[in-house]
Amino acid sequence: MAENAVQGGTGDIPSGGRPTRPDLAEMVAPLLRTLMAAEQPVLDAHGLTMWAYAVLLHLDETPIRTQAALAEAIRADKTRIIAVLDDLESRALIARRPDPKDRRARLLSLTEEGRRLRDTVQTAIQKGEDRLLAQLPAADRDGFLRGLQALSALAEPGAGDPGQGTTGRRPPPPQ
Amino acid sequence: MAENAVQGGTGDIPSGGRPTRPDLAEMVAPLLRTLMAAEQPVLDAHGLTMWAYAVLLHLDETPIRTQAALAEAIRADKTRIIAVLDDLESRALIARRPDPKDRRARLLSLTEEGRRLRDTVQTAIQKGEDRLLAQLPAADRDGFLRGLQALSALAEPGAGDPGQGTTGRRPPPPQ
DNA sequence: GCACATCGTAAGCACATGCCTACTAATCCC
DNA sequence: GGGATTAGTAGGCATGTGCTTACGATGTGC
Repeated sequence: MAENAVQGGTGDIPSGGRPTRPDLAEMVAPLLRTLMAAEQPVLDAHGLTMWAYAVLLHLDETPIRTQAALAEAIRADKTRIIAVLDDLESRALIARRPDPKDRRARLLSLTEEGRRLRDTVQTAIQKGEDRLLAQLPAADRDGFLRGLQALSALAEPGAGDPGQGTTGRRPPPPQ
Repeated sequence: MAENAVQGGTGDIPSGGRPTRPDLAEMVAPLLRTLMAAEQPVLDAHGLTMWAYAVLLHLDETPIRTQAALAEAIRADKTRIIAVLDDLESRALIARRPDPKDRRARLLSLTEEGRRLRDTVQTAIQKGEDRLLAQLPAADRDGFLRGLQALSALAEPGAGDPGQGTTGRRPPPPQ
C-alpha cells in the first residue's frame, strides 16, 4: 500500500545507516527557484520587484505601524526597503503617513489601487502555481499544502527558536 | 471532513475573486530559510560550505565526467565551483583525475573519506529535518514529502520548460 | 530642560553571485 | 598538419545583499 511512499518519516533512518530520502533543502531549493521564475514575468508585467510584491502582500494582511516592523515581517533590511516604499508610494500603491500618535513612525497602508494590483498579480501568480499543483494527485496535493503551510509557519518571526534574531548572513542556495 | 483543509486546489479561485491561500513561494521561501539555517551549524562543524555539501551530494549519486556538468547539476557557476573543488580535493574528499579518454576533462569522484563525511553530515541534517517533519500529522507528512519530491523534480535541469537555460539573474527571495 | 532612546533616512563597506573575457591544454574535423 | 572547438582556469565587472555608521526628527524619562 505505502510501498512506493517517500521514505523519510521520523525514525526511518537507523543510526549509522544511509539516508533514504533527499534532504528537504535539496528539494525545496529548486522548487523555490521554479516558483520564483514563474512569478517573475508576472511581476515584470506590472513593474513590481519581488520586494515590492512582498510589501503589497504583507501590508494587506495586517496594518503595519512602522517600516521596521514591515521590514522584519518580510525579512528585508530596514534600510533597503526604503527605496521600495518610495517607489510604491510614488505610484500611489501604498500610503505612508506620519503616525499622529508618534510622528516618528509612518503608518503604512495599501491604497485601493494597491489592493487592486495586489489582487491581480496574486491571482495570476496562483493561477500558474495551480498548474503546477495540478500535476499532483489530489491526496498528495492536499497533504502537501497542509504540510507546507504548517512548516512555513514555524519559520515566521516570533515562532520556533527565539533569540536567534537576524544573526548571520544569507547562505548560498544549495543545488 | 475536509472542512479545515487548506484551500487551494486547482480551480478553487473563481475568476476575479480573491485568492484563498498564501502564494506557494511565500510559504516555500521561509521554509527554505529554516532548513538552511538548520543545516548551517552542521556544515560549519565539518568545515563545509553549502556549495561543497552540494558537490558531495551530487557527486555520490551519479558519476560526473566534467566539472561543467557538475556545476550545472548543482546550479552553480562553472568558474565559481573551482575553488570549492580545489578545497575538497586538498582535503582528500573528492578525487579529480584527467579523463584518460579525453584529458581535457576531469573525472570527479568521491573518495572513501568523502563518502563517509557526506553520510555523517547528511544523517545529521536529516535528523534535524525529521524533528521538523515530526510536527506534521503522519498523513500530511507523507503527502508533503511525495508532493515536494514530485514538484522539485519539475525543476531539475532537463525537465519542464526546455530552452530557458541560464537566462536571467537570481531574483531576491520574497518574504 | 536635558540626556537618552527610537524611527526613518542616507551612505558606505564587505562579500557572494552571475556573467563575461582571456588564456592554456587538449581534442576534433577537414 | 592546421584551424575550430571544448574543458578547465584566472581575473574582472556589475549587481544585490546584510551590516554598520551617521544624522535629523521625534518621543520618553529624569
